[in-house]
Amino acid sequence: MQTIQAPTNCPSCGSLLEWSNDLLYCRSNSCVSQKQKKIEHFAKTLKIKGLGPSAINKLGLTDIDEIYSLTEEDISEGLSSEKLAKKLYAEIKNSEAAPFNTVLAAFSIPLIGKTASDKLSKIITDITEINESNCKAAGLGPKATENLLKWLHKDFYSFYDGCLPFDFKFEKASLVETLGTVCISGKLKSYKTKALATAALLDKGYIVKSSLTKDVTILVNESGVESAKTNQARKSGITIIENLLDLIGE
DNA sequence: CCGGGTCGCTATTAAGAAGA
DNA sequence: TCTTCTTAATAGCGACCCGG
Repeated sequence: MQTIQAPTNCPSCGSLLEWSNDLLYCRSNSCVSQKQKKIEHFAKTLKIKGLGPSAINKLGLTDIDEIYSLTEEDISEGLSSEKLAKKLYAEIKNSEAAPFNTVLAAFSIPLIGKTASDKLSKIITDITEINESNCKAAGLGPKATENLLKWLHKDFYSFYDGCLPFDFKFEKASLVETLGTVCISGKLKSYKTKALATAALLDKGYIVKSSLTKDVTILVNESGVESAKTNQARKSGITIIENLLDLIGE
């Protein structure tokens, strides 16, 4: 058996690494690898298809705002492909219309993802209204709030503001009354995957949970298996249905 | 402190495009 | 056409935040 030495410095930028919960982190804020990962995450969250690690590298992107100053020719040259360039350019332009709920979740702010952004969108209408009391009202905890405010002042106002094409307005949560909260147990017959079924349910106005939380009102069990979820649902008097399509109505 | 839930990371599989 | 490169989509899981 050979002992393995943990690295002490970041393989990318060379700065000193820091242990946190058995994981090593590079805390340098000028680390190129980190910035590339952030761009990746940004592209993925905003569904800019075609902008993966390799493309980011070839295009020489070092920060998020640079995505939006690229011309189709720049991309074509960098990727040496007109076909990919055309697609990617369209994806980038398309992403500019994203509501701020999605955009905010794309910045890699710790604890600020899709759900946190959605919570905020119920309280405030645009980025200028982000402050401590509104975060609290939206149901964000102290850590999440701290991270968000830090980002807002350090990164947004002192850097990104003015060089990104978004309108920074939250999309108001849909006013549709929720029909119910659904949890799916076991394999489905009506849909190939749970993800597809979830999307269909959300589209119809249902809320979908992956576990049987107390706000679940309908349990879908198409397999007939008496799963733990099924048992518990029976106990708590939750409606159990055997065909998901009854909810969708198609 | 505990249970529920979200976030972020990873592995896996599939699919599209380029290059030989 | 076959292979290789790159990205997409998704599920599983651990960490830990949030609220009671």
